[in-house]
Amino acid sequence: MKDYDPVEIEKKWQERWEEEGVDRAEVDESREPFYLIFAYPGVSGFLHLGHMRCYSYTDIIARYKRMEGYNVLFPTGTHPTGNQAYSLSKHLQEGVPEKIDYMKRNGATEEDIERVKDPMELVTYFNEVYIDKYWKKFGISIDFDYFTYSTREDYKQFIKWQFRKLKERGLLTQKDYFGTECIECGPVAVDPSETDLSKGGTAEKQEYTLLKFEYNGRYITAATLRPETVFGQTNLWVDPEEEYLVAEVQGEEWILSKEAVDKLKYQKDNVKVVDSIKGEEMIGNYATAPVIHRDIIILPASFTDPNVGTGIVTSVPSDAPYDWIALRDLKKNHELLKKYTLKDKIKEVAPIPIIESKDWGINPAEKIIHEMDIVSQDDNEKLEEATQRIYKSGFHTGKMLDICEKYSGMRVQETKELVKQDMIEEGEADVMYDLSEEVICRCGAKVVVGKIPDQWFIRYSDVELSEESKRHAENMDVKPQSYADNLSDTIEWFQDRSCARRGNWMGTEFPFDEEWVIEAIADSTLYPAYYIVAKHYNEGNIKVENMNEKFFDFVYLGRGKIAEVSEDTGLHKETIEQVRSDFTYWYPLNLNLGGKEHMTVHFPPFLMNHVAILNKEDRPLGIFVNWWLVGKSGKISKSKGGAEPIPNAAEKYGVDTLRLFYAHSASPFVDKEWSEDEVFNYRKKLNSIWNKVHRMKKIDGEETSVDDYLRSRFYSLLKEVKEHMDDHELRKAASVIYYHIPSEVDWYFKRGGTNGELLNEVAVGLLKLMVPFTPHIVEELSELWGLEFIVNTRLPEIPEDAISTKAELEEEYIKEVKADIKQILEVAEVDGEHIHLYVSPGWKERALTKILENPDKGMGLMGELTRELDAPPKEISRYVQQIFKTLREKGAKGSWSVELDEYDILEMSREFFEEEFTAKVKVYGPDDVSYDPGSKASQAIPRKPAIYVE
RNA sequence: GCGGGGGUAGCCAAGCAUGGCCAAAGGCGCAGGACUUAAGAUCCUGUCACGUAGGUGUCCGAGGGUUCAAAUCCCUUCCCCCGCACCA
Repeated sequence: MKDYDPVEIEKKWQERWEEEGVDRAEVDESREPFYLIFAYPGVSGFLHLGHMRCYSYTDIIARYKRMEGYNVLFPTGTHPTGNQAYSLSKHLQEGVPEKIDYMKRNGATEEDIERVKDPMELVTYFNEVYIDKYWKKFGISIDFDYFTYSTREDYKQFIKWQFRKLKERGLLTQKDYFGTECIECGPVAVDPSETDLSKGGTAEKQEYTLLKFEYNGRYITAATLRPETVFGQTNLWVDPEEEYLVAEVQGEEWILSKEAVDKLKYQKDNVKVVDSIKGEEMIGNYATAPVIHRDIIILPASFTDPNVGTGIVTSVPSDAPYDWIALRDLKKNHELLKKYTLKDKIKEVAPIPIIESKDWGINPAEKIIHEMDIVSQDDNEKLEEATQRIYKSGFHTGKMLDICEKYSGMRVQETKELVKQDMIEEGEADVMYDLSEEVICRCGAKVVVGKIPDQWFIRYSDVELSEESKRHAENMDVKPQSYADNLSDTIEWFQDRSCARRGNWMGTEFPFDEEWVIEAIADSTLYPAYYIVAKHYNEGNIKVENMNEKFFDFVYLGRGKIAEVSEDTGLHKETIEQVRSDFTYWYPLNLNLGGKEHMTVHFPPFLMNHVAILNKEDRPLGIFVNWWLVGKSGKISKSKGGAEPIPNAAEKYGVDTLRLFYAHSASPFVDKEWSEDEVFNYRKKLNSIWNKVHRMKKIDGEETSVDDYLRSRFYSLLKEVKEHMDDHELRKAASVIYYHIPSEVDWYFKRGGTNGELLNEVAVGLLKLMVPFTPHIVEELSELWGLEFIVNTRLPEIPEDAISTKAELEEEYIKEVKADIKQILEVAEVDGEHIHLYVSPGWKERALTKILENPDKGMGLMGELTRELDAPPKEISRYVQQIFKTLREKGAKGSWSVELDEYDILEMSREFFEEEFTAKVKVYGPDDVSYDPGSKASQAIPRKPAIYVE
């Protein structure tokens, strides 16, 4: 026997599969198709072992479906759209040392690096890496004849068609959008995983209501997150030391901090600075507050921050702890009051109650400051917490008090949005966006929220589309259940989504406005439909210029007359009809697999675009979401590194080992922490199966008494595997295949099983079940039987008479007796050289039958039983009670439901017990009490023989 | 805030839908043994407590309840994690 050498085996079989073309998918009308994909990767750099988890799951399902007899289509592509590939290429051009190091670490040569400074070359380079070093290396059974990627010209034709169809359905629209952008580089995502940020990835975009206070023909502006509190305004807070600017905005003059002007410039047109004004100049004066139209006083404060909002704060001391404490401090600060001659004026400034909440009543700020014992306005941490607590309780349980004009009595929740809208309509307020913390681009410039005028959107908010999609989602096969329960809500929540950008991005030119490039989510929704066409493009049957609107209309929608389409596209009728019939054969898509990050990003628009564009019968049927592989300190990520290159890992651990690790170490639906020790453990597991299968091949003996058991168990477990696989419960299936079945084989050997024919049958059956998970080792092992390309075979059928409950229960019985003997030997202080087994007397068996037939009669059976049975009534009574107790506690034991000849079974396995316990074993028949020094025989009951050890 | 997922033995992790052979799979770790002299071995055995006879007690975040029977169902409560949009 050779040793198990994964590296050699995996290379060998991957080559042979490729030669043989076992992954090829051709239309075959006689077979049912099964079409599945995984969410193709964005071309962003090297992938890691986390990605391989999803690809492995997809492959396991693909291979299993093939072995079930389906004609499986499993294509893939890549997705370079967006700026990730582009910016990596740019960084290499610039010679950024970390990026060069990153390339080298992952096996790129100097020539490679030189080459990929051209973004298009970078895409080609990574396509090769993904295909050769990842997918092929992992034995993923993809048919690469269908390969395509989203920046190829043919793919772009498809995307343009898709957008024409969206427009046709009225699903495209234009409106202003406020998005995050670097002031140097343009749009950038603010996201913790974003590689183009050097700071502030966790920042949130916030929408402030910008309140306008009339002041000498100008407006002092103050930003707030709580517009509903305007009714409680008592004063403004201004930093006397700060130099504020006067800016012309929308024909008005606004007073605000320099920093705020800088931000506003990106959000409003023609913002011009016309003047400046020192904070202290305003102190003690009055400005007219919005909504309440009262003149409120401007007071000095030091806690205002020019970076937050406008640098000027409106004060609501009743509800804002900061304001309350600042006001109190100021009232005590005689020096300051004197300096600005506020002594008399400030007396009038007092909190005005506006909201009543369940927890805090009215004037919550004052109450919470006392309760939390906050003494200083510099105690930021406590004040922040206090603000949060009040806000939370106010938002949910608060009601507006009577002074709040038309909003009196309304809930805070509703008032908030309403007040804001009303003020904006009246021209008393505006909207300003800001980030919750400072965000800096990789280039060193600031990231701001900027206005993008006339941004294109896909109208996912469309009611009809949402409803249709939701209805379809209800009937899809979605795993896991938690996501299935959620998908409809996610679709409902899914709002209009911007679908194009300007700037340096790779992607398809927007067909209605060439300045725009379609962005990455929007061009990756309908693509499974395109693989089928891509194959024809790859084979040269169709060219880019043939792929016009009529062509796709015909192929995807069955629209148009073939003669016209042929003329319009310049393609032969047969070609077009061939593409169309391929599409109708393979579509709809059966399963789309992707990581959990896609739950609210890719899957909803994937589904909705299908619903919006394709015919009803072509809507996708299933979604499978897998969770992540994580490192010790969180997600394994491209940006943070942390994982070794995939090809190295493949050789270090073995591909089959890794695949088994993915499949078995955790449910697909939880995050799994990477653990090298665990991976090696799976290597050992495969090693032990390797050895076991060799042993099974070698042993070639006669039939034995345990054959029925092994055969029955094997097929019972096979049935279980099928059930699990039908539910995509990969882990449970793997658990049966790699643990339960081998342990049944072990038991068979232990019990003296030697039947060569049966062992061959079970071994080959086991190998077939292993194919989807660990195909390489299986091919190698199946050579022992002279089988070639076992991956192309069908799963074993379950022979009609193979499953025998009786055979299984007999062994179960032996296991129980064995466990009982063992326990006794552990506890009892005896030598244990002789073991006596007493089968329960005949009358107990008969009584049991009677009881099981009349389970409701209870002790009422006693009379009947004493009459019929030849045993002392006292013993019968005790026994019957015992049986009822067991029935009540544990239900009808399985072995009670069939007849077993216990004496026979024990006698047949006497040798086994003798070997197990190195003891002499004697079995006594039902009414044989010829030797019973321990007086144990009477304890025997059916399926539980009495035991005496000495 | 909105939406979702969890808390199971030293650790990781099944089970929970459909209550009952559940003291609770599997793995890791730990302990003991076998085998060999090398391998990241392999194979047994044990790993809640007590117990001179196959038993008993306690146990699945905490507290209550339903039931003949609860890790599983219901209520209350504490704690942890994730997604929220132009980011693939």
